[in-house]
Amino acid sequence: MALAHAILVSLLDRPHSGYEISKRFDKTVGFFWRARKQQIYQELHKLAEDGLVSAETVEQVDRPNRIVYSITDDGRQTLDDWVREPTPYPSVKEELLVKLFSLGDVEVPVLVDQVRQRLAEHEERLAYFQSLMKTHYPKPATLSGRKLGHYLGLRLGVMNEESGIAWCKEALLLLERPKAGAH
Amino acid sequence: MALAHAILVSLLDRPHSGYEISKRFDKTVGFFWRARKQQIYQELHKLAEDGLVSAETVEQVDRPNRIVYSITDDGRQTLDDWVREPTPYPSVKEELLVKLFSLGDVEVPVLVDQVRQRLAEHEERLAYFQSLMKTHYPKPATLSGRKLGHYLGLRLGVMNEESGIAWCKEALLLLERPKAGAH
DNA sequence: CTGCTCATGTAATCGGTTACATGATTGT
DNA sequence: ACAATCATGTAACCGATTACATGAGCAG
Repeated sequence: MALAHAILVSLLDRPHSGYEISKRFDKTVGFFWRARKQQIYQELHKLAEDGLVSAETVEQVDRPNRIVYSITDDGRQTLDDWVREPTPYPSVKEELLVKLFSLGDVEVPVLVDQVRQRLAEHEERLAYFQSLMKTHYPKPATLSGRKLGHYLGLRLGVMNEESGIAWCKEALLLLERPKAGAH
Repeated sequence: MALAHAILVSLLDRPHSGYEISKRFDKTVGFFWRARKQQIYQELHKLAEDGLVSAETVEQVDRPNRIVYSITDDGRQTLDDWVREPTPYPSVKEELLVKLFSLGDVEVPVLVDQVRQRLAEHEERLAYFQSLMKTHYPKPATLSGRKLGHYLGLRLGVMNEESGIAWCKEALLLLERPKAGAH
């Protein structure tokens, strides 16, 4: 279990449809836990079967009906138990690292391009996180509850991007440095 | 494809058996790309079928035979093509973040414990990376080729752990702060 | 008339984890 | 005696991705 819990957490605030959860994921939690909409729909079915969420169809005119899910007491209990379990260290799949390990058999400029691309992505994400920071959390000193959790998530995002940027710059310096011993 | 490439990169240096690759993964690449030994054995079979590696059985007395794999020209070409492809942003699955998003419904001390645990893990990994750094790369200024790639991998590890540690400390300060408005 | 948003799903496949299976040698 | 290391694998399952499928309304 894992995505199940992320969905349950989303429902703590208020009920949501699968579509809404999917959209929310893209903008907030999705930066730390990616999930496709198909997976969210399927997971919601499972959660409903297990009685951790309850479903209610909301009829709509001129557009498809929505199925709105709410967390149940069982769901709340499941979440609470899960939060107390030890948290596994996040699993990393960093292809760029694997590519760097091939240095020597692949020309340096190819890898320089890859690092530059990554740097641009980090900077874009950092800018996005910082804009969220400004609009939603101008003064973090007064936060509490759910809001504080969201703020800390954003802070982790900012700090990760910053350290990624620092690494890219260092890597570029070393990769683009004229070869030692070249005349 | 992804693990396949990580294995091919491992074979650039010299031929290895599945067992050796598995051990190597645990100590080096595995910090950035985890894989179980079963998966490595199976992937090696696939790679051999596709002609990207060649297998040779080495008979041994008093212990099981080894199957030693070497990268083929086709394998090298496949790797080279892959390195040139755009690198996807690493997929993150950070459960701790999801747990923090439940703040307000779960008691703060539970999450404080989780963050403390994470901090300890970061510090352990950082110490390990730094010890590798000292023994293998005392002066990075003179590195080139494969060695430089490995060094940069280690640097990314160090920097990630450092930023993780900084985040944990900040999070603990905010979580343990006496509640605003409490008398 | 093209593409976007809203809204839900099924099916096939791939990648990864867990469990199961074997067996000799070396070190404590 | 017991655990660890060396050395290889199969089978079942679960989780995630990709492809396929539908269909109305609205903005440019």
